[in-house]
Amino acid sequence: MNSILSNLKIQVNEKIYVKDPETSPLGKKIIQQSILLIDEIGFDNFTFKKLGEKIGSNESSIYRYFENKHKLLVYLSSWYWSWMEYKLVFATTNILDPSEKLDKAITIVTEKVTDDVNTEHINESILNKIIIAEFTKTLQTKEVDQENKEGFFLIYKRVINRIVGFINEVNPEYPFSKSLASTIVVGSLHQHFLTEHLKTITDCNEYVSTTQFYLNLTKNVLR
Amino acid sequence: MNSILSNLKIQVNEKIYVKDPETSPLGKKIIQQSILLIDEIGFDNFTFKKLGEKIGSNESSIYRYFENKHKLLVYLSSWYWSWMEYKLVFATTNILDPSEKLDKAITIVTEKVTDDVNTEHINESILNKIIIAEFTKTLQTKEVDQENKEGFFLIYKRVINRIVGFINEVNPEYPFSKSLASTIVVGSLHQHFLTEHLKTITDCNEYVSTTQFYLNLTKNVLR
DNA sequence: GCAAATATAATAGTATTACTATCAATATTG
DNA sequence: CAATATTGATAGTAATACTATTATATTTGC
Repeated sequence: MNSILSNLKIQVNEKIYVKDPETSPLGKKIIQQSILLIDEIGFDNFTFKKLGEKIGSNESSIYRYFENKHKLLVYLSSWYWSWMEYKLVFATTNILDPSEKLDKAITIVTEKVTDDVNTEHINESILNKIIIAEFTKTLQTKEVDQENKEGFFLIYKRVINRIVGFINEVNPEYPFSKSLASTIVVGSLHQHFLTEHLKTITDCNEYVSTTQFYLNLTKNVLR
Repeated sequence: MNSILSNLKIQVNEKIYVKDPETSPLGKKIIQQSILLIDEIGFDNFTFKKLGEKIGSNESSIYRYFENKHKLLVYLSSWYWSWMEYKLVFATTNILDPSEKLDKAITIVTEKVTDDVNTEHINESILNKIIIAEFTKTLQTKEVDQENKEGFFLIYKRVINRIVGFINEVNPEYPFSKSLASTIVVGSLHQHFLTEHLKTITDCNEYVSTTQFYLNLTKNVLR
């Protein structure tokens, strides 16, 4: 996968940002350091002022890239799901057996992420931690319908729908492929969260992975 | 169920509030109206000042009941899960067949809620909407480990563990009962959210219920 | 290599949020 | 009816979430 993705330029919806952060060194620094800072202090405590201090830039400069911190989180999420889509596509291309393809896909989306060295300014492993801890906050706002209309969540929905396609190939009769796919994707984030913080209500841990749980579940449901 | 619960006094962890809102008319008004206001404007836009205006009380009076709005949301969630636990217990008591008991339990926790007339100041149907839209925010903070230690999420975990018990009765060999139970409970909230806001990635709608999806899934997984 | 255009930094300012403190007024209770 | 507790009103602080303006760099196009 390394060489294939070495020129990876992830596209996110233009409406999410004021100015594309990929087009300047400051923009890239904003992305890189916001990931580290959100991981460090949490999204609720994160402010553009603190980010400005961290990167030695002025608050007002950050506002020229993102309207507010919510949009920045939507950007990071879109980037993450876009990157995940690449991984999904490359891992499943040329695999003919539907079950094997679905298993690969489930493994990709439920696995704990390690850093992808091909993107210099983004640490995917830490971004994955942010997605686990904060992703639902991008959806759970009063503006969700408006933002959905504007296409803020298109990439995320595309990831789900790719998995829906794989599920349908394995079992075209199964009537809940969309709900199963969304359950796997968002549910695995939650299981990772529980493994980290509420260990008593999950079976997933360092020995039994979230991936094993969802592979087993899916196999049984589609059989 | 009506008569059994008519004197229902839900207990929540004392550390969640400064002063028990159940002990005064103002406290009850805070609970009642905060549910309506959070539903109306969303938790992110909700402030004690706005709540004060709504109930004709001073902001500072509300602070005598809750330290901040996060704790109020934790209180509302605890109340909800405690009420849910009552419903679970009464719906499953005296049912001997493990599968039937599990089905009842899944139905209770995944169903859309209608108002319970036995609690005068709380509209459970609207509270359910808040839980669907905001529950994960009670967990997804930097303070989750500390608050978990203080027992803020005990009732929620108890609900999950009751379902774990039912799952184990149906199939003692199944190795992921905790993950399955937490997936059902938090996943069904998410499916309700998708039905409302991102319809293209769920199969649940007015004709096919979230409950049907989880009953089918559980049956297949434990068979 | 320089002028024009663009990006960034610095500063200031506003409205709102998230509280805390104090004291007066009102209700409750023993 | 006095003591106690509760609520309301007011004021105040620090932080947040921005917007606007102007100065200073940096980039680019010729």
